[in-house]
Amino acid sequence: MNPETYDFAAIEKKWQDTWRTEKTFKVNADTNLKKYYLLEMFPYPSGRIHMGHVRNYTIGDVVARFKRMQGYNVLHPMGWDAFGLPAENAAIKNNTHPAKWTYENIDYMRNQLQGMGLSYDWDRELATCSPEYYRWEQLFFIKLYEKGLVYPKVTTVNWCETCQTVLANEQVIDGCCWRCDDSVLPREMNGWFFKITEYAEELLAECDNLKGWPEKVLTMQRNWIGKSTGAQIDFDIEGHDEKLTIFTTRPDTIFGATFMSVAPDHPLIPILTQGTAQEEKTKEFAHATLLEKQRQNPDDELEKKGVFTGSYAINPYTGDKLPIYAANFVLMEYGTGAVMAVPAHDQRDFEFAKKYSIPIKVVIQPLGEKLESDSITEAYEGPGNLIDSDTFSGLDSEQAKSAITEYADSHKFGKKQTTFRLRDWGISRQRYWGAPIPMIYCDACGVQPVPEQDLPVTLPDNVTIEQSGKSPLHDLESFYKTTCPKCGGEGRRETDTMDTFVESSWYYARYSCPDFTEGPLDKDAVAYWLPVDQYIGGVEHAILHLLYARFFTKIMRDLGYLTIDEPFANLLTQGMVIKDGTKMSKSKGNVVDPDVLIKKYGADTVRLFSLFAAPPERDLEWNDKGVEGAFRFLNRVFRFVAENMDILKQEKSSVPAEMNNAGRDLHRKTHQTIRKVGSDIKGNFHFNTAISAIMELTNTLYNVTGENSKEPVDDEVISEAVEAILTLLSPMVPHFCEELWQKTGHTSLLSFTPWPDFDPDAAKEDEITLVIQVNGKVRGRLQVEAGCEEETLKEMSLADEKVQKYIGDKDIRKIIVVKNKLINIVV
RNA sequence: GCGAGAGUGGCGGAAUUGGUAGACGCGCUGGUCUUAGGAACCAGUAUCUUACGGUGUGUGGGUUCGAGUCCCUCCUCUCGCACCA
Repeated sequence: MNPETYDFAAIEKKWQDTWRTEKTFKVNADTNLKKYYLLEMFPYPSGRIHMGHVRNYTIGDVVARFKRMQGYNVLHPMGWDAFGLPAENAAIKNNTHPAKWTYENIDYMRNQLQGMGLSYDWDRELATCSPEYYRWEQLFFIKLYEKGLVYPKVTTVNWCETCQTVLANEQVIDGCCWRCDDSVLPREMNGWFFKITEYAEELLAECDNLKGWPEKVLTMQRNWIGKSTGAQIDFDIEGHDEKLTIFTTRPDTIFGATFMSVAPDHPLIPILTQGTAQEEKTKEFAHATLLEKQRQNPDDELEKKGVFTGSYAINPYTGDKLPIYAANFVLMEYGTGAVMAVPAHDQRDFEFAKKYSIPIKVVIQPLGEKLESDSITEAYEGPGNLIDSDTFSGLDSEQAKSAITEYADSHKFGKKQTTFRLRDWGISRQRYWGAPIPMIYCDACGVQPVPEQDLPVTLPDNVTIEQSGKSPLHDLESFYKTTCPKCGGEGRRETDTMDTFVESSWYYARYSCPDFTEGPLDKDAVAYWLPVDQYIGGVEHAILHLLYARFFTKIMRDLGYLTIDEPFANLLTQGMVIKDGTKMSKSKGNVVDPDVLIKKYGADTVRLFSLFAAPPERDLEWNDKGVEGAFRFLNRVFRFVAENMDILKQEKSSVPAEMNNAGRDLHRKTHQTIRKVGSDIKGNFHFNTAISAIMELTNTLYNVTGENSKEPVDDEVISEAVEAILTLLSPMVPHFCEELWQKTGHTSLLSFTPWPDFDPDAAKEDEITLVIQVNGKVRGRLQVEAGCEEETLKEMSLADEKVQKYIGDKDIRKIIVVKNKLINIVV
């Protein structure tokens, strides 16, 4: 027995130190080498890493190491999504400064990540809160402003009077502030917007080209963008010069319109109701609706309500007078904020019409049915043929859509129209810990961008974050007081900061040249490294982050910094880490601390288990006993190597041409394992099955060399198997393998050793178990040589005793032979 | 409600193109060694049956020589969107 045991702590420290001091994983652009850019979503420096990070970064590291062994020049960077609200909350709670808190967290977490043995090029590390980073973001902002892709707009926001701050929707709980519990009020506020809608069409169309993305994510993006085609039609308003413009996807139903609904905050309402008895009523209604929407639980549907504005619109096709209602289910943000209501063919309109006793008129008849206006119990929203629609009667709905739209177009009261659900991206945040928006307000010249040479507008650090949560920038004269770049007069800086999603929208590109000082991106570096070949992160970012990053890529392209259209060629969305069937959370008390595990078992074991327990895209159920199993396996491999050190340390030579059975079995298994591990990683990143294959090889190794083995196996075959195990396992448990690689006499790093090829001849089975079925049921088995003749197989199976029993005296109808697998006798 | 995905032992999970269901691991049972072992190793472990054999991949049907896999019905769960005109 060899007394040496697996001292993971010493091994891991040794290799981590080596990798760090030697900068083993530092890379440079080299056009002679094929590149591979592997990126995991960078973390918010919240304080400590959690199991989700462990899983995400382990998966990424395996791929990075695998690609490196395949000879790629691998860019694998790490950094920090360092701006954000938690830093401000922590600053209040601990009476510290957001910057101090953030940078301390970064230091701590960097240590944790290094303790996992992740193969990053740490020279490319970046933190988005540093002016060297966000200055380029400010430059983008100005350039986009000049192109008209950034604009200011007044919108309604959630305002907490006590905290003097704007709240995001998710910070409003039951209509109250999450921090102080006071009620939240709507308030009009000026904010800056990125014109992402300008790119809606391209963002949608490119979804079809993202072959390396999960269909689920693409579906979510498509839905989010929400393109719908239809028509925009102007309705005259009785007694007014203004027109009421609506958007509809069902122009074919226009002859069935019996009223109009508009959003409670539609700009025409005050004009329509001015001086009438309805004026107060609609105002009240608008206010009540707004409050109700804020308070309502998003799960339950709001009852449809409305109030008559007192005015009528004229249907341009029929001349009918249609009462205009303000309705709570019509959204000002979508379309034109006004719709024609066709109760017979729209469920919402149907419910509304029933409630307020408005007529219902069927104009679409589905095939083989007859709908009656007075007897239908719900709207019919499907296709059909038009009735009671003047000259359009008889057309089917599809034909009618274009015919009716064309009519509107030629008579100048409407046109074909495409509407998107996607809205422009509001990026103003009334917060301190973010990138300052580089704009200046001047009473004489209006709003002016900060001149390029004055960038960056740095975030002042001589501030205290107040309990209220109010941004100190608003009152910090030394920050906001400035001169107007145009007239030189007194100016006031914008004191809002940018949404932190802006930083994470382009960090992937900056990694290619993190120290570049001439501009945001170095053209050569970007040309070599981009796009990201494989991006890995949680599915919770399927919409916002990924959509913004795609948008930013197109913006940077159109500003001339890039030539790619899409940032991430392949996307892997890994599942959550759960325990006891639910997400880990402090309140449930089921949180597993990676530090504790690493201390107890070592990083390699933790990595191994998180890869083994489930395929990456699925949720991973954490199991402490399972971790022990992973640890046991590594010990098993370690012990074999230690016990056979004299064999393994010998000068390497190739396997002998003639082998005994045990040797051939091991040799075959070795090559089958190489084949399987390679294809499992390449195919779907199914590390769990790759690991199980390596476990099988290890079991075989013990079996053929153990006490029960009948014949001794050649040293070369054992060496070959052990080398295969170490090589195949090395992307997953790098310290462990590197150490044993060195111990067995190798002088070069395993990390850069070429990934092994398998020998197809060696992997081929020479004897197979043929299954004999009678009427589809397994009745016998035969050991035969691979590639045996069909006729011989048939004869052999029919001769089988057990098979004979089942055939008896029945007629043999058919015999099906599946090569090297089975034979089915049908009687 | 709409959209997407998933239902396999006690558990996590395996099963090219339809071709031996349950690989690998956890747990459990028995054993070996040991002062002891919650260490290590060996054997077993879907289920019913004494056995022969039967039954089994959420439900019910279908296609097929053969279905976890393909088609239809229903059920359950997860995720996303949710008055988007």
